[in-house]
Amino acid sequence: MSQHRPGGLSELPEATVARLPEYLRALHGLAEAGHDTVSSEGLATAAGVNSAKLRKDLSHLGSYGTRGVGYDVALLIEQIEYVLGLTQHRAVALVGVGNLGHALAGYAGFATRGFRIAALFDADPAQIGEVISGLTVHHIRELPRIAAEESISIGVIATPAGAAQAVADQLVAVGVTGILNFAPCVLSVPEGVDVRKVDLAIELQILSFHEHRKAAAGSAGPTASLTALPGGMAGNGASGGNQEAVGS
Amino acid sequence: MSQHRPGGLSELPEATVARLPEYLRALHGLAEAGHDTVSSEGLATAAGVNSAKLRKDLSHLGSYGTRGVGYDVALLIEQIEYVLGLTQHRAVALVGVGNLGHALAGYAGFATRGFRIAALFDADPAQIGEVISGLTVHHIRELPRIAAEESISIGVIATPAGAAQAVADQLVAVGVTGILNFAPCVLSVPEGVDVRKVDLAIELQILSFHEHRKAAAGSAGPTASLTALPGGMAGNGASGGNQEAVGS
DNA sequence: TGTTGTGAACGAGTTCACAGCC
DNA sequence: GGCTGTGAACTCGTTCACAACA
Repeated sequence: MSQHRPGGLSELPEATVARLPEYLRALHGLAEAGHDTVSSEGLATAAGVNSAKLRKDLSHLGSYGTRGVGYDVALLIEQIEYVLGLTQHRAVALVGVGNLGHALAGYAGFATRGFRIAALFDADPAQIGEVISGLTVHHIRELPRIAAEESISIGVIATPAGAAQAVADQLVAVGVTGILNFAPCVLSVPEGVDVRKVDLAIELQILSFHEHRKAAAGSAGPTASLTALPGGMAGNGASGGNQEAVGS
Repeated sequence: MSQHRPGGLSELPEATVARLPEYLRALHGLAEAGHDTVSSEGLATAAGVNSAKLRKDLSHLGSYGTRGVGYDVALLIEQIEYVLGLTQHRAVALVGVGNLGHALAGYAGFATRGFRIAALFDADPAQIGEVISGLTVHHIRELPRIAAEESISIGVIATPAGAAQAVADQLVAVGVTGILNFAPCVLSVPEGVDVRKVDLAIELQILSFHEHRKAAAGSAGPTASLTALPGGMAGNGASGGNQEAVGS
């Protein structure tokens, strides 16, 4: 009962949305391994979360599990892909073909997980015309024309920080409403445009903090919390199947 | 009063820790621009958060602000770098020099923000001996020797997913207690080891969900929430200074 | 019996609003 | 007057524990 209406996309908690892709990856692994059905416990383990959280997450989709049995793997894949909007392979524009841009352009994982890199852009004349993974690098001034032709809805910024805001402005101007930003800076965008940020150095700095904390625990701080490192985010569970490669 | 003891590293909320690097980046920008002091409002804007959150975050460090004036930029940089453990430049091992690994090896941002890539590893014989950004690629079997020599405490995994768990096991075996994982899979590690994960496809899938949601809003779902896209994470604030480049 | 779906308790994180201080 | 530091209210997310059900 209370069949959660599968139209209420706006009601999905953000934290749940962030985990759905992980469930999807785990489900694909299970499907390849020949499982038709999986319990919340099994899927949770494969995805690296606990089963209560997984069940609550799935219940938000109006879930399709069977008590006493589990979830139908194929059906759940279909459901999650629908919710994430992956049924239409979205066209992505990648701006900045430096070191990181090259790697992203060649990353097979995008194609296999619902995306198509539709065009590459840069501002450096030396790069224009170069072909990377079958795609030609265009000058950023061609963005309006190509964005329209290819129906670009998502942009990836892999430029130096100094150029990122200008690029974001141009992306927004051609109608892009989702941006993945690899440049280490804050972007200012109009309401209605989503920005997600990935900063490699920040991730390392967070790890560094935990290293520092662990080291400090040895030197007996005044607070006697000498227990074995509370709150460690040690993942558990079987490491899932072999998804596609990250590197070469 | 109640001078929060700056030894209580364990008491910092995780969410605060995750934002400190962003504050640090903003502070460096302000310092370069010649500011000696900054208000919570100013720093918050530069870092893309609101000022109440910033003040609460800083208060956890036992903060060094002056009422009516603001924060001393240089002092705050020093404090945050200390807390994050960046005063000692940590040695990082990078495993997997494929597409992404190459980009990471050449990423100047690591060096400028407190880290030193001390060694590169791969399992592919074709890659061994190659020199990337001044570093030679070693066979993964040399990890124990080099990890000891270089005092490696953090490992970065940029291998295909199928190899990631084995690499993680080897890193843990040589005493690494912090891992940044770019492979799209769940890692299983012992307690006391921190794993952070960056999955590029997942970020795009989250953006895709929001695109889908925005598009669905047009087709008038039964729930009459036709307001202008609630919960968009539009960043605001000046885009900070030019930090180092991400790309080439 | 085994497993899902979910109300209820709990905890973490954010925002508010203002006292305290320069 | 202006700005920080913080208790208190509130929101969001997680975990528990169990009723509903195949």
